[in-house]
Amino acid sequence: MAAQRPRRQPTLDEVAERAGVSRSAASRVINKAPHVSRATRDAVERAIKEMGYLPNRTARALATQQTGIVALAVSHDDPELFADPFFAQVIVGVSAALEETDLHLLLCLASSGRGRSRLTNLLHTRGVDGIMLMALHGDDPLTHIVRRAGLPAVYGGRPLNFEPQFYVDSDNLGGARLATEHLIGLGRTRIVSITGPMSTDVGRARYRGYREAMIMAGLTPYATAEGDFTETGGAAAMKTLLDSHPDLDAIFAASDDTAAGALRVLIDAGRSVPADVAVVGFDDLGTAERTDPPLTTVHQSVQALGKGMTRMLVELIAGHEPSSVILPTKLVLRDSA
Amino acid sequence: MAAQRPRRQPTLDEVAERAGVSRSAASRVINKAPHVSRATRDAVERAIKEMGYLPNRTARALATQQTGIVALAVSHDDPELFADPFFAQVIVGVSAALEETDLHLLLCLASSGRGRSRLTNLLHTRGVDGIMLMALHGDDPLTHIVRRAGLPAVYGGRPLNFEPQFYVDSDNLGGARLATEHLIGLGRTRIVSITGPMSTDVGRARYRGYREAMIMAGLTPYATAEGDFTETGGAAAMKTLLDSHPDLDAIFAASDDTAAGALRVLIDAGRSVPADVAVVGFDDLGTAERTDPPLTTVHQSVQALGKGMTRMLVELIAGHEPSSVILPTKLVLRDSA
DNA sequence: GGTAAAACTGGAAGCGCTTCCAGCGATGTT
DNA sequence: AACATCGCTGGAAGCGCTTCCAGTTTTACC
Repeated sequence: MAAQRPRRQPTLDEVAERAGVSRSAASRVINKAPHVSRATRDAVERAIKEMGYLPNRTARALATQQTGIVALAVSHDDPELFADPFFAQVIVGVSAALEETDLHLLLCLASSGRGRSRLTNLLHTRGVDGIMLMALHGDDPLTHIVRRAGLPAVYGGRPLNFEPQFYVDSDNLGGARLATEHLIGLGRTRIVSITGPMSTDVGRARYRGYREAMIMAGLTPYATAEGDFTETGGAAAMKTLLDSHPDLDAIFAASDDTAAGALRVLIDAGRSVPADVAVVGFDDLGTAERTDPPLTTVHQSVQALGKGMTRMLVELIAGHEPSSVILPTKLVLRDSA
Repeated sequence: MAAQRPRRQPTLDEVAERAGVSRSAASRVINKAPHVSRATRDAVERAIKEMGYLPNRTARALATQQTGIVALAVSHDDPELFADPFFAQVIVGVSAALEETDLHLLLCLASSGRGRSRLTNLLHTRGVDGIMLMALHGDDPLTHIVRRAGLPAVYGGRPLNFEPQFYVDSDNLGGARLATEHLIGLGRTRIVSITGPMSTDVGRARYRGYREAMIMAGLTPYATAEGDFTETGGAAAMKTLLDSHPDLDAIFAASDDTAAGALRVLIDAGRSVPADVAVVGFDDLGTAERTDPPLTTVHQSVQALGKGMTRMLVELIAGHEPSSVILPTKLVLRDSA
C-alpha cells in the first residue's frame, strides 16, 4: 500500500459555483468582510459545510503576503544545549500565546553555518512573518542576519553588542540584588558570587545585581569567580573560591546548575549548607528543587518570557509598536539559605 | 522609529527582464532544469547576483504544491510535560536531519482542544507537506486527525490502538529484556518491576521484556507495580512493593525517573543500593547520571529516533515507501546494579 | 546541402486565493 | 419625483512562481 496521498480539497471556485455566487462573494464571507447579504452568506456557508471546504493556506499567503508563520530561532554552537529546560519553557510559553492567534511556530535550531544560512534564506524568501530570537552571545551572527532581513523581530533576553528595539527580558539585575540582599539579611558578610559568562548580558546583569546589593549594604563584594551556568563550571569555580577565600560564608550563584555544582564541592569539603555557608541560585527551572538541600533561588518565569515575546511579535506584525518588557523575578525560599 | 518593514525583494520577472530573457527561462536556471543555454544561464545568474534575488517561498509553494515545511506534533494534556528532555532530544535529532534537506520544522504542541483543531486545520489547509507524531497514548484523537488528513505521516513510537504503517521506535522490548537479564546474571531472583503506564505501548513493551526475560530464565515475575514514568510515580510504586514484597532484591524500573523515585524510597527505607537491592532504569537521558548512586540503565538514542523519523518522512514525501525501523537499545553499566 | 532530431526559447495557462473597481438596484433625502 | 447614497455584486487583475507547449534555432548525420 502506498503512502496515503492527499485527496484533493475543494477550491473556493467550486464553493462559489455550488453556492451560485461569484468567487469574490465567497471570499468575502470567508473573510467576514462587509457588504455581504444575508442570502449570499447563508448560501456560501452551506456550500462550505457540505463540501468540507477549507481555504488553502499557501494561496492565501501569496495573496495576502502573510504566511501565518513565525519563527523561533535558537542559536547555539552545540545543539545539545537545546536540551536545557529553559528552551522547553520558552517554547511552551510561545505555544500557549500562539494558540490565541492563528499563527504557527517554526522552530530553527541555527547552530552550524548551514543552519544559519538556512535561516537567512528562510527570512529573505519571506517564509515567515516575523522572528523571535533567543540566547545570543556577544555578537552572534544571527543578529546581523535578522536585522538585514528587515522582518519584525523580537529578542528574548538582550544581546551584548546592541540594545534591540524590541525585547522581553527577566529582571536579572533585580533578581540578583534580591538574592544578595537576602544573604545579607541573614547576617552573612563574606558573600562571594559565582557568575555566569561575562560575555553574556545575563551573566553581567546578575553580577551587577550582586555587586550593587553588596555596595548598597556597605559591604565589599568579597570575591568572584566566573562560571558558565553549568554544574561543572560551578563546581570548578567553587573550588578556586574555596581555595582563595576559605572563610566565605555565603554564595550567590548565577544559576541553579552553578549552585548545584558549588553545593557538591561544598559538601565534599565538609561545609554544611546553610549552616556554614548559605547559597542561593537563580532560575528555578527544576534543578533547584532537586538539589540537596533544595535551593533558595531567584525564580524567573520563562513561560512568561515566551508569551511576552510572542505577544510582542504579534503586535509588531500587526503594525503596532509595542514597548519592551522586563519581567519581574522573585525570591523563592527553600533550605539552602 | 517604526518596526522595520521588509523591503521589497526583486521578483523573478525583474530578474528575467534584467537578464534579457523570458521568465520561464529564468525559472529554469533557478531550478536547474535542462534545456538552458550557457549564455542564458550566465545572464540570469549574473542578474540574480546583482539584484540579490531569492525566490519567494510562498509563490513557489503555490505553484509546486509543496510547502517545504514538515510538522512535528507533540500531544500532551499537560504542556508542562513537553519539558521532558526526551522531546528536546527528538527535536535536536529532527533538526539535524532536516538540515540536510531544505525543509523546515513546524512545531505543534497540540494539547488542548484548541491546539488540536489548529493542527487539524493546518493539515487540511495544506500548510505542511507531512507530519511526525510523538507520544500518543491509547487512542489519541491526533491519530484520527492525521489519518483523515491523508498526509504523509510517520510515528515516533507506536500508538496502542493500531500499528502505524510508518514508524520509528526504540527496541523497548529488547532493552527491557537486556536489563532484566543483567539483574538475573547478578544472581538476583526476587526481581520486581515498576512499569510504565499500561495504556502506552512503551509501558507494555518494557513490561513484556521484563516478563519474558524472567520466564526464559526459569524465574517467575516476582511482582509488579504500575508507575507513570515519573519520579513521584516511581516512589509511590516502590512503597507499595516494599510493603507487599519486603524481600525483593532487584528492580527493573521502566524509566530512569521512575528508578530515581524508587531509589529515594529505598534509601529512606534503609536498603543499600546495589548491595541489598540492585536497580536498573531505562532511557539514559540525563537523570541516570545524576542519581545517587548513578543508575545502570538501558540507553536509547532519542536523537537517532528523531533523525530516523525525519528521513522516513522525507522519503514518504518524495513518493517512496520506506520501511519502519526499530532502533537498538543498549545496557549502560553504572553503580546501581 | 538536405533532413531529422535535439536543444532551446518565450508565451500562456495555471496554482488558489484576495481585493479593487465599476455597475447595479434598493434605500434615504429635499 | 428627482437625486445622491448606500449595500451588494461579479469581473478582472493581481500575488510570484512553475510548467506545458508550440515554435524556432542548432546540431548531427547521411
